[in-house]
Amino acid sequence: MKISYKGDYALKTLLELALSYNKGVVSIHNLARKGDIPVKFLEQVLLTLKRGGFVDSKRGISGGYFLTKPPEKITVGEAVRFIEGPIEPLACAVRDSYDECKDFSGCVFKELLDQVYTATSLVIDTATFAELARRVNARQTERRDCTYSI
Amino acid sequence: MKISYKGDYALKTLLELALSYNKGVVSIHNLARKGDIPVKFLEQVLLTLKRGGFVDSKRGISGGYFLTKPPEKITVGEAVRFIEGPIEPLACAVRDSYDECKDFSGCVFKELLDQVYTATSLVIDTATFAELARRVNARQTERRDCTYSI
DNA sequence: ATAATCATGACTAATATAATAGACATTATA
DNA sequence: TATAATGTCTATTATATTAGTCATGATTAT
Repeated sequence: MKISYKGDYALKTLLELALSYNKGVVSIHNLARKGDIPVKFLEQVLLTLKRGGFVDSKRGISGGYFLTKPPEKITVGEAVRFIEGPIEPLACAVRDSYDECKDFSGCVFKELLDQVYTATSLVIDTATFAELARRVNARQTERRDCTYSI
Repeated sequence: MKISYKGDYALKTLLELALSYNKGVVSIHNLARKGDIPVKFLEQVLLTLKRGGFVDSKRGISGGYFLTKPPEKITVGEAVRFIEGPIEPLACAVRDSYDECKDFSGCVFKELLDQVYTATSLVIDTATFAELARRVNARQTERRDCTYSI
């Protein structure tokens, strides 16, 4: 699995919206500023997330984006898979396409990379944005000297 | 982690050489045929592996490639890291560069993706080519109706 | 009305990936 | 020692992906 900028931006944005869940909409502009993301690129990411059913928007002045589901019901895995596509390390190891490949040496690598896939899935499919938001809040009250920039 | 064609070819080739360890050299042509790899591309991969110290070669007629170390001493992780570069899912999560990023939301993702990295490493760094070769041999004696093609 | 906001498609530049082409070097062996 | 089979090396090409930018249109709170 590799996270592209698009995926990184999507994750950051979903987390930001999770932090604002039930507190009204957040404008693209604010999301871009918070995440240090180019506005026009973020527009694309948000439209993708909207088509994926992760977020919805309110148009016009005082419009913005919001999560369609409570953060407890959105996992990092869902988001990553939706944005990045299949996360299997090898194309031929993608689930439900096993029969295709009859290569001996391929098979032993597929076994191995399937273990990688399983271990990865365990981590990202059990992490929800609610939990991530909780951690962020915990840290902010701790008041570490962190600023908001990459 | 994502395995490119180059990485895939490198892994296949190292496994093939592991199967022939202590049985003389294997020519590029044979390696290409066995792995269904474009010959000229495989040349590059082999040169890379040679520069990385994984294989060595004998030139001239009846020349070819061979492993420089016993397959027990070569892990899949070493090979993947050498060919593909850092396998961390996020560039900013690469080990020893933690201090750089002070982004809050980034931090919680880094924690998570570090778990992915650790789980992945556990799998690929403990798998040796000797073990993979053993499995291939075990299957070939089982005589499943597998042919050598992707 | 109008300003702020979301919506969309076309376009571009940079980079990485996957492969191809061709000249050159080495060496077993007939 | 000629030669054919092999490895070595550099350069080039084609394609895909990534990370954006640009221009324009649609919606709506005020």
